[in-house]
Amino acid sequence: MTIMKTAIGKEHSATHGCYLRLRDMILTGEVPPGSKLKIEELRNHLQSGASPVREALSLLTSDLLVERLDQRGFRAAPVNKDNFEEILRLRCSLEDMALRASIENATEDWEEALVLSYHRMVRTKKSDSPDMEDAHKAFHLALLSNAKMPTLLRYCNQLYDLNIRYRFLASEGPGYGERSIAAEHEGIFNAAVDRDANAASDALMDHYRKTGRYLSHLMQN
Amino acid sequence: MTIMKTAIGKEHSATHGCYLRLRDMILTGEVPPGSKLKIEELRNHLQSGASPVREALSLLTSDLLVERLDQRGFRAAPVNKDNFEEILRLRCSLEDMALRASIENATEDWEEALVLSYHRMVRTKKSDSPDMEDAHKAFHLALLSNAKMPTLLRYCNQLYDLNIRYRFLASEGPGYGERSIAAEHEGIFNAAVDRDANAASDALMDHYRKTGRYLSHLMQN
DNA sequence: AAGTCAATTAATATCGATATTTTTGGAGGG
DNA sequence: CCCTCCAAAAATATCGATATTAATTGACTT
Repeated sequence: MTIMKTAIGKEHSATHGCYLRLRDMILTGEVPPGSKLKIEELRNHLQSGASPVREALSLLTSDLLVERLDQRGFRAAPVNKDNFEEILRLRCSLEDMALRASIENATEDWEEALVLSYHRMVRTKKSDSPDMEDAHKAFHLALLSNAKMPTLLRYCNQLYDLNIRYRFLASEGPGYGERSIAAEHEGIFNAAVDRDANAASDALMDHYRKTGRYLSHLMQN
Repeated sequence: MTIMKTAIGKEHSATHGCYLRLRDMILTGEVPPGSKLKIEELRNHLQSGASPVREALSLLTSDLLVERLDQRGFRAAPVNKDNFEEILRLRCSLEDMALRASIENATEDWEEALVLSYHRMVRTKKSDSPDMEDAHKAFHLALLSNAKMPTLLRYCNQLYDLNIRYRFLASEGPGYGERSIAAEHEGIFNAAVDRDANAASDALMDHYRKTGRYLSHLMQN
């Protein structure tokens, strides 16, 4: 199972292929949190040598999706409610900063890219396909992309992925829960296009906190 | 040249040894920003195989100290004023959050650890040794360590290191410039021990911004 | 003289094999 | 019956060698 269409296919290096594939396996829960990631098994499963697998795992360590245990190999990062709530909190704080910076630098090019990404998300929403994950992520990142703060965007990206993982784990699939998020997205979108930073930020924070409460509710601990 | 005492010596895996050594080389500027990191050279210089070197470089990629170029190997991350200013801004924002959370959770244990780290820093300040770098970093992290937000602390750690690098590059050495930072540190320390979050945060932000202005001034672009 | 293409050189990415280390399982002693 | 310690098994970490890919050089054409 792959959650994103772009994640598989025509990448050049074996390392990068392993990276994408492994990332996908961890985000979707195909590899359970905390479970050991044995090189030999992965080598087999990914049809690749040990070096690319190890390198991919090293890269995933920086994404906080894999942990390295001294001389005892790798394992999928564990999950817990505290971690989830920290991620939610960080997302709110960092994306608030990024969104405000993005709107501050608003240009027509950015606005048009935003319109496009919003349109694509709305169009693919009906289908629970990997496309939807791609489109949803693209929209959220388009909102922030104009901040001209590459490091901040990198963090937002990472946190977004960490959050996806909880969404998958909590719902046993790519669903977003019962409530309609379409209206929330529309609110964020309109405020951003209007270049109303306060309204956009409020809408975005509200969106995250609602999703957060919903997922938090589904977690035992 | 090694900037931190703890950074070299008795680590088990070759990978970790390479990681620490390479990190040190990049932070101190022994390896210039943007320069190519050739496996064969490093393999020689670090007395190690290619695998540990590659893995260490992969890990440093996550620390934003190394960049991976598609099929063209690795290079030390480039530097520029924009990046420096982004890091400064992120540090202010993230450390403000961490410091307030840390003070909010204040306990006697934390307070005592803070007192100790402050004392050690003051004691070693006179010497421009690697010990000073260690002690300075330990103090700053002790301030934040009680936040109970591991991911946030990780980011603060990363940003701290990225900032060290600019300090080294700008001053051609580990110096902190002319102005006395002792008073600033004392102010931060006292406010934190008094559990006055606003005063502590103000003092810390002021400290960073002053250091930032000083370094920014030394940079051409 | 400048640009382009091809052959050479150099460097990366990857594989297969090996040495080290950790984990496991069981025998012997308390 | 449980705990400890040692041997066997498994897994990791690392090395050396090779195939693949990018960079370079120099001759050739325009």
